Amino acid sequence: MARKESVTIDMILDTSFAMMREEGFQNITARKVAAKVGCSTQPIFRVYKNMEELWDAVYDKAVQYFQDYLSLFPRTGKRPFSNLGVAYISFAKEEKKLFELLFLSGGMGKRSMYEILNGDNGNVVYEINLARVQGCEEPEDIFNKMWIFIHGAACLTLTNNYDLSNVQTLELLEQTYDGFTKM
Amino acid sequence: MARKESVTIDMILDTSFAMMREEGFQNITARKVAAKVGCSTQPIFRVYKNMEELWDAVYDKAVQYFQDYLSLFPRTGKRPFSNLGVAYISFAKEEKKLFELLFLSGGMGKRSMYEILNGDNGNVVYEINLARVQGCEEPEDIFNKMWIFIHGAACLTLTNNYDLSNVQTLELLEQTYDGFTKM
DNA sequence: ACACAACTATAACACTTGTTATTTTACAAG
DNA sequence: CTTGTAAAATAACAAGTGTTATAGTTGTGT
Repeated sequence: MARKESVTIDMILDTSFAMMREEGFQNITARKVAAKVGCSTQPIFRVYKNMEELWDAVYDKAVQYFQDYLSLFPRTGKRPFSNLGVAYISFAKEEKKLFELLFLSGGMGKRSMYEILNGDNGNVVYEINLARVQGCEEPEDIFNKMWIFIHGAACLTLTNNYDLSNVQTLELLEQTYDGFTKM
Repeated sequence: MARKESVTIDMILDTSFAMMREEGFQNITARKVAAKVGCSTQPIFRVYKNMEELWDAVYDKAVQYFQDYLSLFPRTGKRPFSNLGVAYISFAKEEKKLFELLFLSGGMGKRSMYEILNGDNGNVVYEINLARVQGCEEPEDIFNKMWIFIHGAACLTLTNNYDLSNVQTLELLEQTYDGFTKM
């Protein structure tokens, strides 16, 4: 009874997300997305009410992508917070634009840093419990300090002021954890 | 022999810098600056070849502003790096847009983080020597770690994930320094 | 007083943005 | 095959950008 759709919502969202990873937020414009998808701007506004709705969808996809990244990241460290930290810093290094979107652009983020980080798996809660089990007396306090350090390393990677391998980072974080707990 | 200028370079630069502090980089457009100065866009292009030259001037002014901020900041701590750190974090809290410009937007910055930080006073060199004098064995290494922590706290303030007073920050940094040196 | 040159304002150009109106296209039911 | 309808393409609008061309204004040396 009608024409068959040739541009799906996935084509638009996936393309937008790919552009987000590579070129950052400011390049996700209606015409640029359309050009990359290979269509006019019209299908975008059929699927999304306006560009803001598309941006929100890209943001949500970025959150999911980050949480999957965390889940799949190899856990080689033994100390609390170290695996989470190495994964976070590695994410900042390999996905600079996504990191910026999720953890640095205060305006955009609908979800708090803690919410994104903790995720469905309760990553933060898990690590804090791990610390408590290992005899850490004030694990929340240690987490706060560790997170300042971890976030600092992640942010420094964005401006090329931190460049350690994951192995080196792990060692650094475990040293730092020991320093904080003996403090 | 000719008309007297009614719009000076200082009026343009000072207005642009004020807009940078309040509204951020993306709002320093020719027309917006002109409107705030109370003139047309023409005087801007008399004084600056193009907008990029104005942006560069604003950036340079921001560097100077930051270094003055550091110089004038009260030094109440005794440990190495703590005064520098408190001032840096305080700057991030009170001058979010400038902090972003100088230390977070990798693209724009012509000068490295170390260059800006060290400045004409040799702030970093001074602190490292202070640490050495106080018996710290590897002061450069401690500085690197401290700076990760300090930069982390500063970046967390931008997204409202860190909100301590300067006094509390000083205590935290001195604790952290002790932790790192005993590590 | 006049003329010249520097400064400023106005207007325009070319481009990009989000969004919408209009037209064309394609597909499936009758 | 015709027809209706949804999808897509084209084109346009309004707003905003840097930049420049043109015109007007103003102050000073002659």
